[in-house]
Amino acid sequence: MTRKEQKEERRKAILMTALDLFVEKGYYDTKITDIATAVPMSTGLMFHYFESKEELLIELVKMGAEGTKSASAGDMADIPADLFLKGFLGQMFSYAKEQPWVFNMFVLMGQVRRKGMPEEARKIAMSTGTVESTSMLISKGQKDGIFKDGDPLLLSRCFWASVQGIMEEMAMDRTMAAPDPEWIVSILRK
Amino acid sequence: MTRKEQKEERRKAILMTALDLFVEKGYYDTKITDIATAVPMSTGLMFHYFESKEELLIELVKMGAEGTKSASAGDMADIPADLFLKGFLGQMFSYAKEQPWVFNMFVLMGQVRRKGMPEEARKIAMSTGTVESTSMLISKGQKDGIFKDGDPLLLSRCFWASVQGIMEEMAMDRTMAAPDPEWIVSILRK
DNA sequence: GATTATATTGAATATACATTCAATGAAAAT
DNA sequence: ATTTTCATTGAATGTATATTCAATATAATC
Repeated sequence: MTRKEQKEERRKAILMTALDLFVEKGYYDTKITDIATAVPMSTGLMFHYFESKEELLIELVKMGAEGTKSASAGDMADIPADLFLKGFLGQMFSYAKEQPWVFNMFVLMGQVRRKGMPEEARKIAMSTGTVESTSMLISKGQKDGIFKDGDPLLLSRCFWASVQGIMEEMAMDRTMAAPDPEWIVSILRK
Repeated sequence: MTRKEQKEERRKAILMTALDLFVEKGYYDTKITDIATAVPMSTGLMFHYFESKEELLIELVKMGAEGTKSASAGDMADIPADLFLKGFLGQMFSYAKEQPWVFNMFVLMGQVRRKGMPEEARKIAMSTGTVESTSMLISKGQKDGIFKDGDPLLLSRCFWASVQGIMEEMAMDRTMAAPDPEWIVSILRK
């Protein structure tokens, strides 16, 4: 393995550790030292791999934004809107156990969108357009008569805010059972 | 007005300002100086009124816990569970404009429950038992055939997590329209 | 009006961390 | 084998910010 590959590996290890901790304790309460200890590695070495703590967060959020984009690309084309959303939630909830990093990434993206988070990371996290594209999906569902009437954008924001809230609850208590995706899709259903 | 009363007034002013800022920017990102500037008052004087920033948070959370207790006391007795919850949400959403502090307090209580927040405040915020008492309400609703089957406690956690998510969204964007409370109660409805 | 208690200020201090750095070890290139 | 490059460490530095403090103003009490 070349040095470059090694370095890439190590960077990934740091990123995954940081992701865990950011979701577990929040960005501000996670100290560089905490990440270094968990990796494990000396504090100073962290800065050999990442310019700063914020840079680390930005890289994570970029990964998250990338993932979100590719996920929402073509997939939602044909199947009914309610099934699509149920499928998405079901998968995300099962990731909570099987592939926590996917789940964590989702939770982090939501957290970084909040005021008070580093501005650059925040912008990237908000650039994914998830709410907007779901609102189109909701419009479609409304025409098909399966979703409630009401401003689709507002419905979409509420839907995702609920999802965010529930995923944070699950992140906080890993023993919590996953809810039935239908419960949350009910928000939209007529 | 006696000095004691004056002091009490001033403390309240500080508490309300801090509440605004904690919800607006988050606890850690709100500096004592920010609060002092907003009140306004000198930074040093803050410590004449409150021992520490954490003490300030604790006092807020105590107020919130107190309010929660009295709100949930007798009120929920007779009316159907769904109406009770809809009424609660409707009121909370309208407070977002009319009496922001009530709304903010609710949002803060949710935020403080998260890991990484000061431990003492967190304990108090978690002691309110809202989730538990709502789960009883949900059991009742299930018996009456208006709510979904499923673990009432889990339903309650999901319900409140959704509410929390939506309220944080509203707190983040004060121009956001309030959702129809029925949307959220739909999570529970059969 | 003099004295005492409280409110207020802004600068000084303490602390917690992010970040830098000089030194050392290990691997790669020559 | 020597040199060069990169990895690694732990201690030093810098910075942000909570907290303290000495000094001053204002209000209450006598």
